[in-house]
Amino acid sequence: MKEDLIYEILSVVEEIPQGNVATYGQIARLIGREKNARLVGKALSVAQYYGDYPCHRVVNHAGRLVPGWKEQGELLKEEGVPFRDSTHVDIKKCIWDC
DNA sequence: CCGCTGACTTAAA
DNA sequence: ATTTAAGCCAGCG
Repeated sequence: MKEDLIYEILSVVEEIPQGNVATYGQIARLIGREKNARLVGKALSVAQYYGDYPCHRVVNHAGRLVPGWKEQGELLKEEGVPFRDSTHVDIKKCIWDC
């Protein structure tokens, strides 16, 4: 079921240390679905519905924050994530080293 | 049932 | 450095 996918993704997202961020591709690779990065984003969108997860620590490969989300930047700042600008984080420095 | 869109990524030209 | 193409899955009209 797709819920299993949610579980795997959420498990990984939950493992992301504070002050770091992970990319969809990174997570997708960890869960064994390298090509399913899109599903990770989709799953995260429903992840909030499943429970409270740090989905704000997950950004795209460019470090671009989720479109249409205002608090994400603030949340990441609170965790000490370096920002390049209001909508992009310095993923180079805060990328989750797995 | 078909096709498009989307919190995506990587490789190649 | 920038643009194109392709790959994958789920939801919606």
